[in-house]
Amino acid sequence: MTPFTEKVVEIIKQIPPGKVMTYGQIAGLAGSPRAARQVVRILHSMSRKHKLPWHRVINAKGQIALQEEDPFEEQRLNLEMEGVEVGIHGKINLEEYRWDLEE
DNA sequence: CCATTGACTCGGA
DNA sequence: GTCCGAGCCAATG
Repeated sequence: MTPFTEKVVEIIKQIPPGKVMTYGQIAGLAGSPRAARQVVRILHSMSRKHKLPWHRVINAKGQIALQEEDPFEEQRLNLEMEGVEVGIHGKINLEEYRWDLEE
């Protein structure tokens, strides 16, 4: 486990229910604003073995990044269950639900 | 070391 | 608004 990865995981684990964060935002807090893609990779790796609220992580457009075919629906339901309103295209109001505070 | 991989992001057409 | 190309970064084989 590298420091960067650990940081990312910690951040994700700390996202409160009903809130979401963008990949870029997480990468920034972890120390590398441009490493959004790395965050994605970590999510894949970690979500397999660890329980992470990966469904609270979305892209900068404020939408669920998954394709309709993937576990898109699952993530969508998880979010709505936590109080996050998800639009027809997985659209989420970042102004409303983006989590800015750390820890 | 080099090449590949990712649920990304940004800017321009 | 949408689509596309280029940039970006760290982990992996």
